[in-house]
Amino acid sequence: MHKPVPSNSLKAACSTCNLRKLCLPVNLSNIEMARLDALITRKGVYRHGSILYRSGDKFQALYAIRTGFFKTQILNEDGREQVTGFQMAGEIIGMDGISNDVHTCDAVALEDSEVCEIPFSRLEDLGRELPPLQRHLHRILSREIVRDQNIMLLLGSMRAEERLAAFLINLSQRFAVRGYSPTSFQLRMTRQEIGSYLGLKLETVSRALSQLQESKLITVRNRSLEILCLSGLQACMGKRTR
Amino acid sequence: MHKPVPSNSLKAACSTCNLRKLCLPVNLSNIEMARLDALITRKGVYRHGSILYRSGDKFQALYAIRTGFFKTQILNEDGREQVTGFQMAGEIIGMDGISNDVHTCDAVALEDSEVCEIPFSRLEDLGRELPPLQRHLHRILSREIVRDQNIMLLLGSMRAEERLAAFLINLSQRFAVRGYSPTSFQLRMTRQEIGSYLGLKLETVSRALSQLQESKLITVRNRSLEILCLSGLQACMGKRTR
DNA sequence: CGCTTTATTGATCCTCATCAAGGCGGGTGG
DNA sequence: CCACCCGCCTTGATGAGGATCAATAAAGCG
Repeated sequence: MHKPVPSNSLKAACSTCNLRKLCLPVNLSNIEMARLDALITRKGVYRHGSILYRSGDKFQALYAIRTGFFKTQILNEDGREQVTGFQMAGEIIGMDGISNDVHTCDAVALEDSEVCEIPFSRLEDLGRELPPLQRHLHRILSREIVRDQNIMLLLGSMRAEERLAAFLINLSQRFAVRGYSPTSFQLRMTRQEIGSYLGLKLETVSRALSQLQESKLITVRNRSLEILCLSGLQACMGKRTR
Repeated sequence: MHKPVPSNSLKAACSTCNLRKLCLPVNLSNIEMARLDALITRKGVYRHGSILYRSGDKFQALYAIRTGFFKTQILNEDGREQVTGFQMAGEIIGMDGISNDVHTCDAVALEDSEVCEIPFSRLEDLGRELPPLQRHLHRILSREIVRDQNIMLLLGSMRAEERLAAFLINLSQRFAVRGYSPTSFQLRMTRQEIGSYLGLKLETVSRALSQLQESKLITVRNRSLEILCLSGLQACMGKRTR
């Protein structure tokens, strides 16, 4: 679709943004932090629809999202896709590639986004010198495992409306951490993509959103979403048939 | 339920078993391997039904399964469980705990099992000295991420019979790697547990198994399972409604 | 040997997928 | 600037797959 726009500055890209706080809340001295910064380069801007990496690409680096929004998806043999996650500024993607040095999913920009590249073998090298950095990498990897297992819980045991509620609460919390409104935000993805992520069809997503609106828990119009009653959403997420 | 039986020998437990080959196919010298072995202690025998760790327990170590079979499960607030995985000899569990130093799931023995304990901070220490070990740890963590994402694909887009087929194929491959028959084995878990793992009810699991048997792809009687036609199972797994 | 747990199978119901039609909106070209 | 088009979304009607409820059988265990 679009080509990434190369960045002019290729070094020390991340020390001035909120990236460090979000991705790397590590106790490091200034000198140590500078060494970490030296690893990280701006990879450039990815326009809406462009691809950061594809399944099958050789794995060489993790990517930190500086600004913007991505989705990751697996394509199965029959050509259908499963969205495995939505990633926003301050999150790290590409960890699937470590296991076999090959990426196992696609990462696609859902809006114009800036990305920093962290060469993985150099990160490992530095991790050996800086224990807090090493520890932090392990936490990030583990956090991804926990996240995925919670989605398994969602997919395995929740009904459509509960899944939507859980999804919106999760988005809300992540926006809040980044200083954005937790109650009013834009959805960056289509109903189809939400559906793929939640194991539902787009019509079901649309209906569930309408129903949450009917219940006065949210208002939704196209991609604009407002949460009217967070506790109501949480209750909705928790409710089971029995 | 049952208490773990303490082991007499608490050191150098793993150098003589097939654990190293399966968990730790790392290029290390004998001396280096000895240092790794020195970390690892036999934690003992866990009887069928006993708990290796529970959600909320402080995280301190990874566990390598020497022999036996475990399940891991998340308990959600309403008390219902989602099985997140089945682990067999040579696999590592406990990685969910790294992110916040607290385990987020329960690990329960599905048969009498022997477990080795790998204190995590000491493993990190040693990883800093032995790059191949560090790299291997990262691969293990990443492999868990990839595994979980494939389950998301299964839960999000497959129908009951396909899920069962995928599950059986996966078990078959893992038994094969361990030198057991890939076509004839015992299921170590109940229909209920399979169902929880696959996002289905136990009756649906039972029916799907009966149907696979009807199609001459497997024979199943209680926990004994035989795969009659692997390629047929694979075809079954791949088929979609459209 | 009797009790409890686990598994199978049938009948019915409900949720969500599917199919279909129409509306809204944003972008493009005349 | 407007008309048109295409992608995205909503809503309705219908049907299928799996959940639920129920009864029975079989197996494991004390």
